[in-house]
Amino acid sequence: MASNAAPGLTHDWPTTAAEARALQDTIRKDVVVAPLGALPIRHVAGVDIGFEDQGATTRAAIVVFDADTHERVDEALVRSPTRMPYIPGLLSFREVPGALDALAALHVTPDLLMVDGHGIAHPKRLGVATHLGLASGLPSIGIAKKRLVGTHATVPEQRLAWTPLVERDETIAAVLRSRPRVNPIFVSPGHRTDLTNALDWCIRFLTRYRLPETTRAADKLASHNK
DNA sequence: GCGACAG
DNA sequence: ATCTTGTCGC
Repeated sequence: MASNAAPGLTHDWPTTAAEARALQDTIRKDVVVAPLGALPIRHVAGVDIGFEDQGATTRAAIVVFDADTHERVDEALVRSPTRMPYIPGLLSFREVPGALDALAALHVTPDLLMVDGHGIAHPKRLGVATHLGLASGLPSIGIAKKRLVGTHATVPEQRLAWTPLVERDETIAAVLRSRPRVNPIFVSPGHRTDLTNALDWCIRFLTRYRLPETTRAADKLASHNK
């Protein structure tokens, strides 16, 4: 098992791009893309990570919802020192440590994480949502606003229409029209979920906006506390 | 060699 | 991501 498998254990977190890339090749084998199955999902969390002080401080926001009633049951906003610069493909090493701190500050541990950013729709199938799932041990899905890798057909304008995002003959995400006439979002499995689960849970929390309520709530919690 | 490049 | 004002549109 990877040495960073438990929340908060980020003492040996990589600080350089070379270390991070080496670690990616080790932990990518531990990623599980499979249906949630019969696992009871009672609490779903929206996770959003941002930065302050020109990147020196990481700000992680998490809002936990009741999966059935969508009632807001818990939240956490935690600031911590940033360990890595932003490097395309290595975003998780910049964001996951802060997210783990916020996860540890919750009173209600969520059963599913909905993370801002890609899950397996990543060059090494290790986007921030996948990495956070792996590091926390929790099932996760990724919801991103922009493409990182892969190609896809034009998505029909009808709400909830979607086309597969493909790379190397592999479907890695669904490009979903969450709102008519608005740029689609990229929904991908993170860890311990599959594409169907990811689409399913994302759609359950969609209302009239481009992003699901989980993501919007975490986003607001963070920005309202600047 | 020339772009592209989550947050 | 973040730095930033007004502005077009439902």
